[in-house]
Amino acid sequence: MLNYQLDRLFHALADATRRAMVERLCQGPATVSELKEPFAMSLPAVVQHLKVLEEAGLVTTSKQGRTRTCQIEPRALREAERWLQHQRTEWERKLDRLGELLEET
Amino acid sequence: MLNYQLDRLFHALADATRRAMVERLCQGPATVSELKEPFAMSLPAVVQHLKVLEEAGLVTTSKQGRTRTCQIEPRALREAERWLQHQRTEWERKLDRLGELLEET
DNA sequence: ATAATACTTAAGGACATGCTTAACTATCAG
DNA sequence: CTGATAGTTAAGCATGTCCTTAAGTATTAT
Repeated sequence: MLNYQLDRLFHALADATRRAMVERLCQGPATVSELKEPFAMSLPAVVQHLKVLEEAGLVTTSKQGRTRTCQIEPRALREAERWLQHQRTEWERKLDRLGELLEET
Repeated sequence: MLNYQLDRLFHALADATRRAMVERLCQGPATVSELKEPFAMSLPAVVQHLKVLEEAGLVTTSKQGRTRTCQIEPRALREAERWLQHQRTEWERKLDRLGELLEET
């Protein structure tokens, strides 16, 4: 996975509106208007957020008739999780090595 | 945990330079100049990234003499991880319920 | 056919971000 | 004391982000 994908992923999650959309979509699919509903924001704004989520790979959409349905793409969430997990693990390993070193001396 | 903290956290991680700094610091503490070393970037730029990491709670620093030493703050990493984990879990629960529903019918 | 619905496209504006260079301060080494 | 080192402060600039309104298209309902 290239770094710029992580850029997009974390950038997408760095906005409270978009995180709320992700939370909503984790409960099940929704149309654009349904996604808009909790926000005091114009529809174009919502669609722009949606575009950011799609480009991050977090959401997929498909249009049927005049309504667009949005779905979460949990693999993307997992990639972000994995990067964080990896860093934490490295950190804990480092701590363990330090602990061993202290015991030896 | 307030949302704007997650904003800062994810925003801080949305930049490849800053993620590289986090990766470096997960291996152990470093001075500002050591952090700068891999990058073709001015020192002020590095310090600005560092400030973003500090405000996100990802890094703490302390100055001794003329050198500033930077350390990772793994709790912040874990908070981001937790949010992601929670969303994934909700999603998986949702899937399970859906599976049960399909078996019933 | 008409009107309402569900988006979509385009343009623009206020503010944030990620850099730069230049000039500065504080500390340590010789 | 002098100079090198480590970092800081300030200003400025190009570009990106997040929103808006206005005007459009395509689909569905009456």
